[in-house]
Amino acid sequence: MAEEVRVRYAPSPTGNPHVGNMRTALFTYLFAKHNRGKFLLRIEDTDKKREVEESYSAIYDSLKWLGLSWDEKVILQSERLDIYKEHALQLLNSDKAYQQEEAIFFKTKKEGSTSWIDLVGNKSIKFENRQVEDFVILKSDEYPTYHLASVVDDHLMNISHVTRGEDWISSTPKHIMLYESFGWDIPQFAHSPNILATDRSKLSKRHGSIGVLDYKRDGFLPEALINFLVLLGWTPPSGKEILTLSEMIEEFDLKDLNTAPAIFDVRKLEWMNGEYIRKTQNSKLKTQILEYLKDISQGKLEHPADEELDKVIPLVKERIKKLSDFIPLTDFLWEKPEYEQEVFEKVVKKRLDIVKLLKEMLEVMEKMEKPWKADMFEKTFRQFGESHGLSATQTFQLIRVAISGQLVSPPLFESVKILGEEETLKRANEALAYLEKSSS
RNA sequence: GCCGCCAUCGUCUAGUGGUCUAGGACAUCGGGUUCUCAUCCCGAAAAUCACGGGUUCGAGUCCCGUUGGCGGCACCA
Repeated sequence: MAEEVRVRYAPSPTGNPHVGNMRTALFTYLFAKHNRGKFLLRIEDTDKKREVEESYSAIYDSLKWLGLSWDEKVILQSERLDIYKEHALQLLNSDKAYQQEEAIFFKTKKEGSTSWIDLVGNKSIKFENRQVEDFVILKSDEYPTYHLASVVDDHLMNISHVTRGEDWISSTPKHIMLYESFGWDIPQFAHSPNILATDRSKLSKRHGSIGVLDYKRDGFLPEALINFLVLLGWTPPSGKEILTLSEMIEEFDLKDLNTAPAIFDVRKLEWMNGEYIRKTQNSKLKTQILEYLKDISQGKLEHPADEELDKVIPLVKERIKKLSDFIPLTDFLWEKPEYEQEVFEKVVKKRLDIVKLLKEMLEVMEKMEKPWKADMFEKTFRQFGESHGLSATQTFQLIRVAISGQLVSPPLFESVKILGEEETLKRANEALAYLEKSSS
């Protein structure tokens, strides 16, 4: 029976964790949880030149936002310098390493080959040892390199399976040689394929938002991002496309991972996010939208208020793919619309007709019994349209533009209801005034 | 250049030698519902399974080669 599964996510603090790294972290997390093991976090901050101070909190925030909690205290490599040095010295003293210009180099084996079974794809990967050159394990500033630090820590942390990106495949022989030199058990390795940008190149900053937190800011839900990422390279045996974290844990196995790199297509993410938004309870969606708006307005949010949101959410729920879509769709409700001649003309061709129609509509509205009822409103204006040679679409579009300035909005009657009779009349009047002015 | 990984619709993928004249999802296009936009429903187009050789009665599935993509070859991780 295998020992306890202990795995780790080991980012270096050089910026916001991007979706590729996070997907590897996700796979690692799922593997741990599926096997009732531990998921640990270690930050590899051994290169002070490349370090970005904010990345520490970005790493924590990203993991927390996605719901990937780690099980033990975070390990910071920068606090363990003496441990690495001690191990480097141990190799030096046993003639397995040598010093050159202040740095310590590891002597690699030059004969034979080194191989391992990679859990992703369950395949054997082999390197000829003569291809593996001696490499630095302790730099002249006494900081360890990745190779030494990760091997030492993985051993000391009792890591059972080393999961990381496939760009580490070529250095794995170095790591195996280190384990052997120390006389330690060699963990299992699993290298997951990369995520590529649409042009098949490695995902990088120039492709725009690639950090996990960028997606948060763009209005994506963590559940949707997770779900999208997990499907990049993995299909659950059940074939389900929409699944919760616990369903993923239930079904996950490293051996089912695809070996080919995947391209990140944001359009599918957007679809999935829409699916999640639609199945979210209104009350929960309310707090999510409110929090999102507060976040991006840095707390200076005036509208919508809590009770305004209650009315609006059912109207927008099926119309937004991202939380951020809420803004352009609803801001006319709390901000004065800006009118444009051309927008009106998209509904009715002649400007003079528009003025005339709007005037009459206004009269009808003023005479309508208050409070306005949706069905009354609809009936009245359907009749109005018929008697003026307008289609229902034209009629309602004209009203829509008059009260919102836009051709697209949530359903008209409900929007009018939220605005209220007074505000609706006021806007219709303003629209009319605008048109009369611009046509004179 | 050397070494390694990879290769099914535009994209994510199903497929583990015969049931594949290749299935699903996103995107695209067309239609229906409808006050706009969406949602929802129906339908279409889209992959000679990168190419070439084998093995086999039979290959998308196994083997070899080629091509292409990606990665590594730092006192970065």
